[in-house]
Amino acid sequence: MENVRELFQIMTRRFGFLNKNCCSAGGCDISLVQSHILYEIDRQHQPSIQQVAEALGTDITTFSRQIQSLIKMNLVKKSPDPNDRRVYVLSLTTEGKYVATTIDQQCNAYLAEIFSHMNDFEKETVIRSIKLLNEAMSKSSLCCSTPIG
Amino acid sequence: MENVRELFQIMTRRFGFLNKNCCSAGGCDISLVQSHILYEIDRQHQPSIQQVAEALGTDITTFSRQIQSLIKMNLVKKSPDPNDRRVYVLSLTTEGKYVATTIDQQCNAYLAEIFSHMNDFEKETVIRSIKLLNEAMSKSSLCCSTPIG
DNA sequence: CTCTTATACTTGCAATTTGCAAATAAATCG
DNA sequence: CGATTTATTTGCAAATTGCAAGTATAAGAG
Repeated sequence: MENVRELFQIMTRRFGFLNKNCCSAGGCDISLVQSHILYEIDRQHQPSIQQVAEALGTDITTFSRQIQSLIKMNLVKKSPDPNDRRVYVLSLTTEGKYVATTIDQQCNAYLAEIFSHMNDFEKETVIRSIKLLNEAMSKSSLCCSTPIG
Repeated sequence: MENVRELFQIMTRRFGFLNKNCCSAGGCDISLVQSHILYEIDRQHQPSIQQVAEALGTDITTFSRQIQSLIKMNLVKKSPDPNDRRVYVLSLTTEGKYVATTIDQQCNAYLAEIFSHMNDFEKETVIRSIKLLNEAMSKSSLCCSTPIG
């Protein structure tokens, strides 16, 4: 088998660049990390701080401060969980939702451009492959989860 | 088309975790960034500092200091380029080569474990798909290159 | 050849980001 | 109720970052 890691490494690096290129929306520049946070809050349903931190594999203290920044920027809202008063539930503000959506559209536009270099069959194959990969990775609890988790 | 970005985002995040889990070799712990640098120096043939920095999309001043750390750790060697005395050529020390190789093996072992959840056909399809993706991404100069480059 | 410009790399900051240890606050368990 | 666990926040101190400015070499113009 050829060097599979090489293939992954190059691909994820390129996708990382793509993400970095999609970090502003309507005059609002955010960092790559912040973009990931907005994405994850948007994806999960009213997640707690802990949940998002774990999903992204960041230290929770670091994450707590990142959230504080995003709240100051008026992109994220933090509401106390009525069921457990230790917990704060995160959600996007209208502005945050707008930024997240815009970034998502930019990313998807870039991806569409990438796929335009393939025919329909190749494109379908690639998308199906990534789904397969994600399933396989989720089955493998050995790795691919947070470093210390 | 479903949300393709979602698929990519999850996959690359997981692969990022995998990489983070592969950051030590024989008692030598390095950071994720340092692991990427070793990987890239190993991959390129006697690259200059500039070349590696560009490949990884890091600011060159930051990168210069990262290299200094790796030299102190005795993992990287910096030799003046005889053809152009402004340039320093990077290479791995024996120890650096050992660390890079060990990390590479760990990553590939994890990947093999992931692929063990698939049959041979699926596995071949996935690998071929990633190659396709890499080709398509390299054709697309729109994105996927360094943010400011 | 000299002067200007361009290139490769390094250093001086200053801001940001990081994570560990410890603190607070609330839930849960015995 | 007291002890333990869990969720989040703060106090640091270290590491990482990037811009601006510096050094050193190369290349091009006159």
